[in-house]
Amino acid sequence: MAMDLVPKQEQHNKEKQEEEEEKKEEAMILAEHGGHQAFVGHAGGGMRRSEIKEVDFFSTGGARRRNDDSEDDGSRDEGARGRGNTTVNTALDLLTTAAATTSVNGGEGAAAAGAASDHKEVATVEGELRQAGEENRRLRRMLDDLTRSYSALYHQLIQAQQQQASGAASSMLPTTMPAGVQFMDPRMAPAIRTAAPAAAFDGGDRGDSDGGSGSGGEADQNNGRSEQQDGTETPERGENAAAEAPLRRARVSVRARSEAPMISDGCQWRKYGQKMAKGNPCPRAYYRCTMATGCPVRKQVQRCAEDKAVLITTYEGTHNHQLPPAAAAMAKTTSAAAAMLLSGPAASRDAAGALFAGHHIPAPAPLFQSYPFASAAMGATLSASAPFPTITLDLTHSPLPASAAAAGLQLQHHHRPPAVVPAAMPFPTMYAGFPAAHRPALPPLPQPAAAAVSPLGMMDGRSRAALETMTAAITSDPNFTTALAAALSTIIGGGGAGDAAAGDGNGGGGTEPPPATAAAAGARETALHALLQRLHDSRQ
DNA sequence: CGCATTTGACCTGCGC
DNA sequence: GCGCAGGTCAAATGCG
Repeated sequence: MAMDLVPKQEQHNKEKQEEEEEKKEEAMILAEHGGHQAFVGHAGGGMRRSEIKEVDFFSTGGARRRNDDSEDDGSRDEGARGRGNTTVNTALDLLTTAAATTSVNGGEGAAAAGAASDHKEVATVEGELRQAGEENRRLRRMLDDLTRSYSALYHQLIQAQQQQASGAASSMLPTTMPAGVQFMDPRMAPAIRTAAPAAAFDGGDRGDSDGGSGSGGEADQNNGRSEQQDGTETPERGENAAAEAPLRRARVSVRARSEAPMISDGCQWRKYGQKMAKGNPCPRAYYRCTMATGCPVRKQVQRCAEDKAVLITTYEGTHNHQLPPAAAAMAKTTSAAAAMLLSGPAASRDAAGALFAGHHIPAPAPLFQSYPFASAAMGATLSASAPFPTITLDLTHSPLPASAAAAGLQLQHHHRPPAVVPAAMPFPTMYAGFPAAHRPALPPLPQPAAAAVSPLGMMDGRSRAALETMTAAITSDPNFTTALAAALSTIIGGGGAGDAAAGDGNGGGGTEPPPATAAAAGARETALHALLQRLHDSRQ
């Protein structure tokens, strides 16, 4: 019996070894295709990684997402592994012991019966193990197929784009540019290239550069201003200055209906200025985060010129302190959006923002570019109002065409007013929650081509995981959830309460809405996810 | 008195 | 160089 078991254990170990190798291979695949590998904690060099760090200002969420990815790519596979290993190991150990005992005791009847039973159990376990192994391989094949499909599609996109852009668009960045080296603002590139370890948006990072005075703002200059306020300069601040600069300048604008003067996002803010902005009768208020001394995060609050019921809150920078859960949720959401923006293909270097802070900013007409990366689970508007790239999460959406709405899962690419097309285009959510730099540098995509691609249909496991992450981030915040739920209900059911609810949800202002219970949040998340899933399925 | 807000001045970048 | 606009500073003011 022991003789039988030994080879089996060897076999098991061999399988285990194979699984380890498979794990490694999977990691490599992910590294090649998804760019996920350097998500957190990797200190590798190279521009791609640099950018990864740059955008990794929600590392916590990122880490979680990473896990989600694993689970998604092979959740059952992982689970099977775990179960298989544990069970088999235990069984084998026990059997080994039993066998030894049997041998020592000279084969008592009871022991023999037990051994027979154990043998049966081993057989069962082996069967399970084989099944797990097969499933593992099957999942791996699926993953390979997906990655292959993605690569093929990606190359097609590149080719299509190159053909389209061959005539003009000399200003576009090369589509062969590796992910993570394309920036909205060329000035960002140097800073990001020398990026220090990422600053986590929701705590643990070292927000440093302050400045952001709107001037081309070199990091050290910004830092200098920050030092004026802080009075001190820590080495970390100096080191991270370059890394922080782009994050500081990447902006996330949230549009929500609210009567309150300011949405409540869980943070403490101090107003430090107010200014009349051109083209908007409503003043723009400037706030600075006061939850920690020297926190570089600022936000601008302004009412939309077109619709005064819409409050536009623009966040800039990363917190250098821990955040309360509600604020962390918001931070995750906005940082994910900012990450999306920062890693956006070349983007916004030329793409200009028509919509920022609720007013139009006249500027030279840019090339129209659309980018096939995702939006959050809400209308997301990319813009690059000079000199800051900005992404707007619009929670005030009115009903959208079913095809485009996708429950708000569309990315609107607004461009400066002179640009003819204020395109609202559905596009893949597949990268929505991804750490920015881990997405492949998808090329600017001509709109027809973009429209031809089924966004959600392209979703693979990681995309789903990303979506889940975004969903979780959004739904974990009562304010956002309410607004989002309202938006979704408006879109899907044509319900009239959407806007009002959104306004209420976001218009915390002085009166914070009662915190949602975990169960309620979970239910919302589940519902939202089910909805997204349904939309996804319907698109396939 | 301490803290937050207000508000005019100032700085910087950009376009003409 | 000048004017404009965005952004920030800091003294003045208000409030609990």
